[in-house]
Amino acid sequence: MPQRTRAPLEPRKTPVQARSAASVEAILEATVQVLLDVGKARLTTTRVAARAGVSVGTLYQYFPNKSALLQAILRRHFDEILGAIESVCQEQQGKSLSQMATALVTAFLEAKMRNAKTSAALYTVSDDVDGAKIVQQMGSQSNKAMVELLKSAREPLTTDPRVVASMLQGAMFGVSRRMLESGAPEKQFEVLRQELIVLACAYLKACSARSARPLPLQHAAIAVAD
Amino acid sequence: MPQRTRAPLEPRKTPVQARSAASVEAILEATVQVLLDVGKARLTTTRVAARAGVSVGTLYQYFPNKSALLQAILRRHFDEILGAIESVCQEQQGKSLSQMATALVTAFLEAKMRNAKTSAALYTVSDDVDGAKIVQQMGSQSNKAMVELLKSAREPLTTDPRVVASMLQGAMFGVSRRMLESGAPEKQFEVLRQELIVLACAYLKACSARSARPLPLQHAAIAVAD
DNA sequence: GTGTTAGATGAAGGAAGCTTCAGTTTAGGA
DNA sequence: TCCTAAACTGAAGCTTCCTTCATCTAACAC
Repeated sequence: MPQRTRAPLEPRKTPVQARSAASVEAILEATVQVLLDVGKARLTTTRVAARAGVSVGTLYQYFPNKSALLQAILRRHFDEILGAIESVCQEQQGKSLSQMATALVTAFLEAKMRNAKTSAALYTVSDDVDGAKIVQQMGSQSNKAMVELLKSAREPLTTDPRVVASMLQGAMFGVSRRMLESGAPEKQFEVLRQELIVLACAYLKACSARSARPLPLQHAAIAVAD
Repeated sequence: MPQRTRAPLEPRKTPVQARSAASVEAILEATVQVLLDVGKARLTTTRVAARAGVSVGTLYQYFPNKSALLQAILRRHFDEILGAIESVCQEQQGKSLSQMATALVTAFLEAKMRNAKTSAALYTVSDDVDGAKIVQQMGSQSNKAMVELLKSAREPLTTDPRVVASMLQGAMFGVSRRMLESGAPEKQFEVLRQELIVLACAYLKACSARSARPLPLQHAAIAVAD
């Protein structure tokens, strides 16, 4: 019936009955919970299965190995964030740079902090699992969205929008990561949100106010091609 | 059930003879090399020992376990970067904000990129090993240095310097990390350095130009206490 | 009701690699 | 030179945990 592209990390079976879909969902959810409860080091497939209320065998029916399981929850998380970014980028087309900066930062942080604990826990996982690749894919996509947004701004940018988008992303990820890893995100949240907006606005203003400098810009355009 | 790491992270033996000091050095160096060669997943204590030209037993004479070994190379790397930050912060006392921003960004990136490959490889290790704690300690120290620097600036800041320092750090780390993980740092390096300077200058200018707003600042001061 | 397929089970196989320790070698002082 | 402590060795023990598969149960079609 369903003909999926058979990539290495795909589930072994494609769920056709209702119960199996439920199992998959339960397994993914259990993975996150176990990660939060006992940490990456003690996250075992058996433990995840137990938490999900299924047996290990069932787990291995839908995930070829432990790594694929972890990748799945990573993807899930980043898809959420990417979605948030992409929708603000849609909404804010044609607005002013400062409006864009505010909306972007707010949406990003909102998505990231909705489950702050989970976000932080996933950092610890991402390196085992080719997390870099997933993050990069996602970064590349969100870059595209941000470039489109920036090109539509009322004030024209004098810097390659790809560079600008990379910088904004770097700053947003960096600051939020620092906050998450510092342990007490709630307290700092509002201050850093405000400040990140100030930073983004100031930077974007600088990028639109600078006089055009043909050569360096040309360079930039080539260097940061995604 | 939980096999707790029992011993502190100190070496078991303190080297007293010359050859043992040489062994320790060789082991640390070998660890980095093995990490670069075969990656974290295939980095085993035996392999490290072999590369260092000693036996596993010798390795375990100076490092209580694998984790301590990895922590040691992490610390080494971050100490370098911290050193670079602290010395620019010394040098730049009393200068203008834009001079500070330029010097800070330049020194940070220079230190980080001197061994770009190693930096990137260490990211993959840091999560296994309480890397967060090490990074935080280091972040806290560099924050102090940056706060002192900012307080000495010719233009007075109207924002809590601790907040400003946190933001700058977040941005610098975030952007450089993105660059390192993107795989081709060399090409992007110069562009991103320039742009990071623009960003830092723009942000600092915004922080000195803003009219003082008593209440939010008070908040900030409390929230970001290290 | 009965046959067929999807889904679930979990004990056991097996690989991997960290860590130990009993024994050996080396360095340096007396 | 001889002795003692430091340094080194590496095979083997041990633990952990991933993954499989022969077997069983539930769902659906006719």
